[in-house]
Parts: sequence; C-alpha cells; structure tokens
Amino acid sequence: MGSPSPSARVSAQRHRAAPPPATRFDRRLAEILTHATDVFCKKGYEGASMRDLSRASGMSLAGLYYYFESKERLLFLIQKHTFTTIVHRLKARLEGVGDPEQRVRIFILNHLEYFLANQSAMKVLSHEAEALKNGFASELAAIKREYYRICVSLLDELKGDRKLEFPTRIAVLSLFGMMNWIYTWHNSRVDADAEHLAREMGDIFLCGVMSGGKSRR
Amino acid sequence: MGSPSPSARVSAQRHRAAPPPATRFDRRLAEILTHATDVFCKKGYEGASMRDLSRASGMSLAGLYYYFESKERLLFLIQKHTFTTIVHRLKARLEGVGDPEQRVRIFILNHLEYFLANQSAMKVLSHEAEALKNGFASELAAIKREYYRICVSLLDELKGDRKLEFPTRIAVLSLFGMMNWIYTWHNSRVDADAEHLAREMGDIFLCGVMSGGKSRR
Amino acid sequence: MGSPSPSARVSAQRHRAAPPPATRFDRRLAEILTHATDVFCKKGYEGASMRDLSRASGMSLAGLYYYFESKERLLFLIQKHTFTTIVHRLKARLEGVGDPEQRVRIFILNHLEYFLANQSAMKVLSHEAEALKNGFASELAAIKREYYRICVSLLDELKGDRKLEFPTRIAVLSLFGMMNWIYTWHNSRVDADAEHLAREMGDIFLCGVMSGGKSRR
Amino acid sequence: MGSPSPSARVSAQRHRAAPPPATRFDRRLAEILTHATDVFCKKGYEGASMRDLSRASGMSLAGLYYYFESKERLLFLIQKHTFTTIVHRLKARLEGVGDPEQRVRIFILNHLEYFLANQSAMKVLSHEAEALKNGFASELAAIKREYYRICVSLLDELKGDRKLEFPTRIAVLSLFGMMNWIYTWHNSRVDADAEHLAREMGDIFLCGVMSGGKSRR
DNA sequence: AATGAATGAGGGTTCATTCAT
DNA sequence: CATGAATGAACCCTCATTCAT
Repeated sequence: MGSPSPSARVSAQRHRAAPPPATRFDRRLAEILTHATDVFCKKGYEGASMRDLSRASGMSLAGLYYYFESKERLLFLIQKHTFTTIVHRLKARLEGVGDPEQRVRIFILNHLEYFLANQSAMKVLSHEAEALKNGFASELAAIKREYYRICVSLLDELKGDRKLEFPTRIAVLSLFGMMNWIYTWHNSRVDADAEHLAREMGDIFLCGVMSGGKSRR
Repeated sequence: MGSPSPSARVSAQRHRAAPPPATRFDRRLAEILTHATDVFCKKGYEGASMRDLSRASGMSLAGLYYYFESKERLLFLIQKHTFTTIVHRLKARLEGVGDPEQRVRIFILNHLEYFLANQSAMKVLSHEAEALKNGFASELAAIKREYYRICVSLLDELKGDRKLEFPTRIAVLSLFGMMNWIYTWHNSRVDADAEHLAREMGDIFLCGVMSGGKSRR
Repeated sequence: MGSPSPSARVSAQRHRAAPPPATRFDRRLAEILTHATDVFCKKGYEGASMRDLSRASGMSLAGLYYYFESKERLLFLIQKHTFTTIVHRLKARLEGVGDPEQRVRIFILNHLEYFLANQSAMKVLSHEAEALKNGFASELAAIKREYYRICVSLLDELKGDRKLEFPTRIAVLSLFGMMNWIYTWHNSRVDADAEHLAREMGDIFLCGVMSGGKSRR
Repeated sequence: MGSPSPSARVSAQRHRAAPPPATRFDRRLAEILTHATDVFCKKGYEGASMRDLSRASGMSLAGLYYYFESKERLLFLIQKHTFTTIVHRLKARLEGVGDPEQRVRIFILNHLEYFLANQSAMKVLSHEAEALKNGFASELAAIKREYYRICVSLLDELKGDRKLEFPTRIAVLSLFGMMNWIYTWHNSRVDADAEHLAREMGDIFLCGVMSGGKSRR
C-alpha cells in the first residue's frame, strides 16, 4: 500500500490515429512534414538543407515554399504537431484514472510509446529544442511548459497521496532526462518495446522517488 | 543494512586543474578551444561558422587554421579533451573506495561536478555526439564506450553486493539520461550546485535501482 | 607518280554550324560555355576563378552552379564538346575520299580550320589537357584516343599505298605538335589562314614523311 | 648531294655540366629550384602552392622567401636558367660546324637532348610560357626571341645554300611545335632516346622543308 | 499547384605573403 | 639563416529564398 508497486501495469492500448486531414493541401503538407522530419532527424536542423528536403519529399525546391514559408516554420510545425499530439494523447489517457502512481505510469508510458513510435519526430523535438527563435520559440515553449506542468502536478499528487518529500523539479527533470535520452541509444533490434521500457523506467523512477518519504533526511 | 543509504556523502573535493600546457602553441590552442566551445555551445556545431569562432577568439579566420586543420577536428579536440578529462578524474576518485554504493555516488558526483563546472564543454559533448564522422567519430566512440563500461561495472558490483536484479543497460542509460539532460534546464541562479544535485539524483536513481531486489517480480 | 604532290588542294568548304540547341536551358548553357572558354583561354583553368566566369558571362556566381555542378565539369564540357565536334567533322569530310595523301591533307585542314575558327576552345583543349581528373579525364581520354587512332590509320594507309617506312607514332605526334603549337604563336593579323597553313604544314609533313621511303636507311 | 641526307649524324657529345655555384646561398637556391621545377611540372604554376614547394624542398614556407621574393620570380628563375642554358649549349655546339643541314640537325638534337634530360624544366618552360607578367615576361621574351632568331637564321642559311623556297616562319614554328609537344607524350619506357628522336624528327622536318625547292608551286 | 531559373549572402578552406624572433 | 605565427584576400561551392510563369 504505502510501498511502491513498481510492477503495476498500464495497458498500452492503441489510440486510433488522428483522422486524415481534410483538404488536399493539408494532406500534401503532412506528407512533406513526414519526409522533413526524417531528414532533420538524420542531419539535424542546421545540417539539413532545403535541397535535402526537396529531394526527400520528391517536390521541387520552390514547391516546398508553397507549403511552408520558411525552413524555420517547417521545423516549428513538426515540433508543434508532435508536442501537441503527445499532450493530447496524454490527457485522453489520464481521464478517469485516479490512482496517483498509476497516473505517473501512464505519463511515462505515453511518452515512451509515442517516442518509439515516432522516433524521428521525437528526436527532432528533443534535439532541436533550441533551433527555433522568437515567436516560434515562445509558442513552442508554451506547449512545453504545459507538458512540464502536467508532469509536475502528477508528481505533486503522488507526493500528497503518499506523504513524500523529494524535490519535484529535479524529479521531473530527471524523469524527462531518462526518457528523452532514449533517442541517443535505443536500438529496436536490441532494446525492449515501449511497454517494457516504461515499466522499467517507471520502476526505477518511482521506487527512487517514493522511497524518499521514508529513509531520507 | 542492505537498505539504500541515499544520503551517503561523497565529498566534492576540488581537483587541481591540469597544469597549463608547456608550449606557447599549446597554450594558444587551448585558448581558442575554450572560445570555440562557447560558440559551439551557443549556436551548435553546424550553426557555428568558422567566422564566428574567429570573432570569438579574436584571431583571424586564416589564423585558426594554423591551429586546427578543420572545423571538424576542432570539435573533435574539444570533445576528446572533455571526455578524457572526465574519465581521468573519475578513475582518480574511485581509487581506494570500496563500497559499491559509494562508488556509484562518486560516479554521479564526478559527472555532475564536471558538467556544471564545464557546462559549455559538456553540452557540446552531449549535444553534438553525432556531428563527428569516420575516424573522429570512432576514436571518440572508444572513449565513450570506456566510460559507459565503467558505469556498467559499477552497477554490476552494486548488483552483486546487494543481490539486486534490475536491468543494467537500462539503468545505466537512464542514469546518463538524467545527468546529461541537465544542459537543457540547469540554471545556476535557481538550481542547486553539483553536490546537491548529485545527492538528489543519486537518491532517486539508487533507491529506484536498489528497491528492485526486494519488491519486484 | 609516287612522288609527293604537296600542292594538292583540299577545299575548305564551310560546314553549316550545329543547329542551336533546342531548350532554353541548353542555349543558356552554351552561352556560358562560350564565355568560360574565353576566360579559360586567357587565364588558364587554374588561374580563372568562378568569379571571373561569373563576370564574363554576366551571371551571378551562384547562378552558374545552376548550369554546371563544378568548375571541373565546366572545363570537361568545353573540352568534350570541342573534341567531339572536331572528330565529327573530320569523319564527315573523310567520307568518300579515297586517296591516302588527300585524306591526310583533309585531316590537317580540318584540324587547323577548326583550330583557327575556335582558337580559344582549342587552346583550352590543348593547354589544359592535364587539368581534368578521374572520371572526367578518362572520358576525355577516350575521345582523344579515337582521334589519335584515326590519324594513325590515315598514315598507315599512306604508308601501305606508297611503300613508306617512317615511324608512325613519332610522325603522328610530330604532326599534332606542329598543329597544336599554333595556339602559342598564331596571330591572325600576320599569319595566313587555315587553308594556307594547312597546305604549308601539309607540305612539310607529307614531303618529310614520304621522302622517307626512298632516301632513308 | 642536292638531295637531303636525313641520316647525317650529329654526335650527342656530353657537355660538362655547369660548375656548381660558388656560394652556399646559390647552392641552396639551386636545390630549391630543382624541387620547385618538379612541383610546377606536376601541378602547373597556378596549381602549385608555396606550401607544396615548401614540402617538396623540405624548407619552411617562410624560409623560401629568403631565397625568392615571390612565387612568380621563382618561376622566372627556373625558366630563365633553363632557357639560358639551352641557348648557351646550342651556341657551343654550333661553333665550327659549317654545313647548313648539319647545323639544323644540331639545333634539333640540342633541343631534344636537353628536353629529355630536363623534362620537368622544359615542360615548365613550354607549358607556363604565359604565366609570367610584365618585367619577368619581357625579360624572358628576349631570350626566347634570341633562340627563335637563331633557328630562323639556321633555316635561312639552309634555304640560301640549297635554293629552297619554304616559308621560314611557319617552318620554324612547326619545328618548335614538333619538338615542344614532346612533353605531352614522351614516355621513357616506350619512346626512343633523344638521339633517335632527333634523327627522326630531323628527317621529317628536313625532307619536308628541302623537297620544297623542287616540286612546289 | 508547382516549378525552373536565379540570386546575395555566407559556408569552410587555402592562398601568397609578412615579420618578429 | 630560417622559422613559427599570423593575416587579408580570395578560393570553390552551397545556402535559404524569390518570382515569373
């Protein structure tokens, strides 16, 4: 009860994919976005040229500009869509779940599942966090903050529920670190799938965080 | 007592900095390396131009090439020096310490201390891991592997000592994630110093990992 | 009569120039090629900068690269076109001519006529023979070899016809030397036109070569 | 007798090499000149960098400038020395020879012998004729003119002696073409030595030129 | 809806040369 | 006598972007 239950399962139910965009324009745009994501993932935002994107998407250089007004906006759209989606899914999954530990586990699973299912996009999101400037940067920062706040509140719930005392900020950021670092090492031929990883990272993180209430200080 | 002792202290003794390089050439080189590190940190490797480095180091563009044969080699030297130093210091600190938990805590402290004391260099090391190619990449990969192996062996010692069962690979990589992610959030005006961070991350990680032997599966 | 007839005439009929290339792109490309030829002629391949070519052709530096992927390929195209054309014309002129001496005279006239009508291109062809590397070099070498072989076979025909004994290789290469050296001295205000030159060089070369069967050794 | 005697022999007597330069400076300079000649031969004047010369001669970049005030002067010295030497040797060999045909054959032999014995230098002389500017160019042009005039006068003697009528200018320049072109094709493993080549080119050229008096026009 | 053609700015790198030592 | 250190100018080439069509 008071003790962590690291093996608590969170089912990795498949969410239905977002419906295909309505207009021809949006469909074509999404297509290009996908190719661009791969290129940014492979070469980095600065390292990728519009010519690379043109080649990858099979569209002329000038044609790209019909869909995106700039390379920076292209990155922005990728990051925004990725982030928005992950937040959106998280909210849906959290609905109706009351147990604080379970809720944190859902957070972790949601993150890792999306991460592994959309590795390129998530790497671009994680790795190119600083590439955007001014307006783009701040709009994205807002989403990021929301996501961060959700995690904070989940941990605060947990703390309240179990009378724990760990430092929330560091815990949250450590958790993000554990999870986001994945893009540097995950090898789908060697490493476990999202569900396993989520359980294992969840175990480490939750046990770590929850033992704090008892033995520390 | 078998139970983790998260508050175990590891003194953060200052190591004397490496002696200044002997030759004038090496000294000038190191100077440029320092400026370049800052620029790479701020703009990224791809985003930084040799002209930026020239400006930052107060040396003519052509002058830089007297010291470095290419931009890539410049990055290589930065990363190699940083990595070599951190490994070197770690080995010195581990010497004579027998307790497995203590040894892991030393690893964490050493990493974070160096990270915060050399934020730019460590960000360049972490963030630009993929920028190097071929020969440069493989030479650096060798050092990286050594560092990784040390961490693995520390955790294996801990596992053996306490009869634990957590998955080492994921534990190690989670730990690296927690620590390396710092560069994305650490704010010296807000966040604690290396010693505190090391204790807190150590607590989370060690408790997480060490509770595994008892309650899981 | 067995004796050389040095004054044998070869009419220098004008061939209609190749029709202008079909596409806008090709026309623009040819235009640039012409300017580049002049610049390479004046400054040499190494000595000419892309900026020089840009200036000469009235197109921006970057614009040039829309037509040519590299300076080397630019030179290649010039040389290939020049060589291909000269070979092509030669074959057309040789058709239907049976007399061996006449055929050699046609070879010389064809070479000199094209040389003087396209001095820049021919100088670039002669003088920058070593500037191309690898793939470019070998493709051009193939054309060169074909041209060389044609000349060899013409001289061999002559030898067979007149029972001569001169060393073909040296004769051919001497002839090429005589002709190609023109770019170092020909001054259109002082020197004769192609037809005269061809007759005179033809006289020297053919008499030299044909007297061999009788008086030597 | 009135007929050409193409096989007339010209002994290829070895001239003693010029005495070693007196001063240490001059000796070192000559050494560097030799290395530079090879580099210019291999890469061309424009294509060769001072760094290439430095590497080839084993002397520091700055050190070279103690001996030569500029790259251009370096080329000048090479060309001047080469040309001066060949003219000097020619004059010595012509001394005391009266027969016009023999004198022309000496000219050819002298040129080819020096050419093959000093291929690099002669290629640099032939190929980089236009690289020099202004003062350097004109000083070299003077030597060149002298050499050219000698050849003209030799042919005029021959014409007078045998009542020939060929056009001297074209004959001379054709002869130079035949000889100088050698650098583009001579392969010491395949092609004959200077004496043979001189006889064969002499045969072609002299027969060609001498038959002119009888059958032409 | 999409492209071919074009560009100014800037990329990394090398150049011939200098000068204090 | 010779060099290490340094530089401004220039190198070839690619960049993100535009615009008439």
